[in-house]
Amino acid sequence: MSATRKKKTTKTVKGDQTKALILETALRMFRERGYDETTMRAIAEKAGVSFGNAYYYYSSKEYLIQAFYQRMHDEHLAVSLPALENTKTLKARLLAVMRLKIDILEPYHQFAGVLFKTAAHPQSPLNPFADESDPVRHASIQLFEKVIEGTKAHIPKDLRAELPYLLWVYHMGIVLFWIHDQSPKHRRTYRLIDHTVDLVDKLIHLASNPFMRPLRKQALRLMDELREAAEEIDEETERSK
Amino acid sequence: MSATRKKKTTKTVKGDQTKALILETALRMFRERGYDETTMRAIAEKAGVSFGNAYYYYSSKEYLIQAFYQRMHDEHLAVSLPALENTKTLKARLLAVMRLKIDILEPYHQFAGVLFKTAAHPQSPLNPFADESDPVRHASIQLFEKVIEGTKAHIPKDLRAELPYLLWVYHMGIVLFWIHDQSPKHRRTYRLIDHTVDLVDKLIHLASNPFMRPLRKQALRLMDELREAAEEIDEETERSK
DNA sequence: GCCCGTAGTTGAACGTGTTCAAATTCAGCT
DNA sequence: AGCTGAATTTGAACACGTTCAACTACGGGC
Repeated sequence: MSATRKKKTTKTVKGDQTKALILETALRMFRERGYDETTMRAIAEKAGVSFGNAYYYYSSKEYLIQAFYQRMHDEHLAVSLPALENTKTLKARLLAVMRLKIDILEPYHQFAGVLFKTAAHPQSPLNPFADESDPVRHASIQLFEKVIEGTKAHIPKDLRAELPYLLWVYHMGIVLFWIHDQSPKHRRTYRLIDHTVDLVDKLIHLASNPFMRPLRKQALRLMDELREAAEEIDEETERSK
Repeated sequence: MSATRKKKTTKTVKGDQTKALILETALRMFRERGYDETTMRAIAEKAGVSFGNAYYYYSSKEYLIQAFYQRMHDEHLAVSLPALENTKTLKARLLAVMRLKIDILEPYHQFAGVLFKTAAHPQSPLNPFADESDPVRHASIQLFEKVIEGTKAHIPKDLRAELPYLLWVYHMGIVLFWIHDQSPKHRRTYRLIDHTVDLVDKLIHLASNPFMRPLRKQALRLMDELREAAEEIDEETERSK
């Protein structure tokens, strides 16, 4: 199913089925009614299990969001890879991947609001910088590696190494915007993607200019520091479990 | 007390006192125990009022955070203005203001985690892009206007107009980092401020270069779009009340 | 001094997410 | 078949944020 599945929490086939059933029911209800309006009791009832049972597989309501992340990334990857086959320039590749991301998220717009509510919380296991969501984030960054790999753009090594992560952060920013975007069909977000992809493309080329080397080095050193700090947060989150 | 106080919700002196008492008690308990660990019942008990009473003044627990924003900005402003008196360069001024911000927030580090949890939620009245927190945000941006005003740095008009807002966003990013920063005395955050202020300063000068005009114009047009979208969010939030 | 309406105050009641001890099911073994 | 322990399932119980109908306090007009 997914290349990034975590180690199993179930021991029997029946357990697998129940876990899957609960997730499917939950996601459907999140999509239809929203997160807050979907109670754990209602999920269990619709799924035909006792509500305590849901806690056996998802130790809190938030963990259902974790499963949602995974699902969204799986689907995004599945549509992105074919799209990248026929696209060669960095700009076009990034544009395609970004648009597809929003396409995939579309049905969950209302629900998605809670993502950043919980995701931004340092102590939350859903914090995208924290350890437990690591597999999903890592897989997500890998997709941006593929976006870059497939191009012949002349990018200095130092920048090329950090670029996937930078693009992932950029992509998180766009998703944040989309969450707030109430325009019809989220046209505004697609327009923002068009404009920012253009800008990002230009910035990458600007930063690749030898003239920019000192400033680029400084900015990349900064990125290193940020990442170093993020890793300590991981450890902190790990410790307090 | 503050130049940015909203229209009053109390009508009598006694009401004012009760409201203030609840806020002081709440902030003290948030500081000492954290947000989630401080229940509305406990706040009311410590304050010597019935717990239902707290809801008369703060229509939800989240509204206490709103009051917290206000308080923090008031204090930040109070220490920043004197500091700016003796500082002339843009870089030094920005550095001072940023450091003071973290100094002010210091006692609330544990509590601050929930800020972004709630603040990032689109439907939340605490969303810093939403209407109700407008006075605080506006006042906060004004502070960055002052940071720029007091310098002789040569900055093009178009950039100068957007810069306060950009610096405010930058400052939000630093606060987000600080929230996650577990290093002793949050040295890492102060180091990050040192490095990023230097970088921001350089970027401002780079962007002010005539050579950069087209790219700068494009980036600023983007900012306009973002702001336009933010205003619609305001209206949306307003409507759904 | 009395009345009235508004501001302020109270706590029972509700629905929620979560915990947990107990009950049930099931696979593998004898 | 019968047994055993682990995996799974159950729902009562808890603490919390929030709502609300009822209550009290009080200031101003007569």
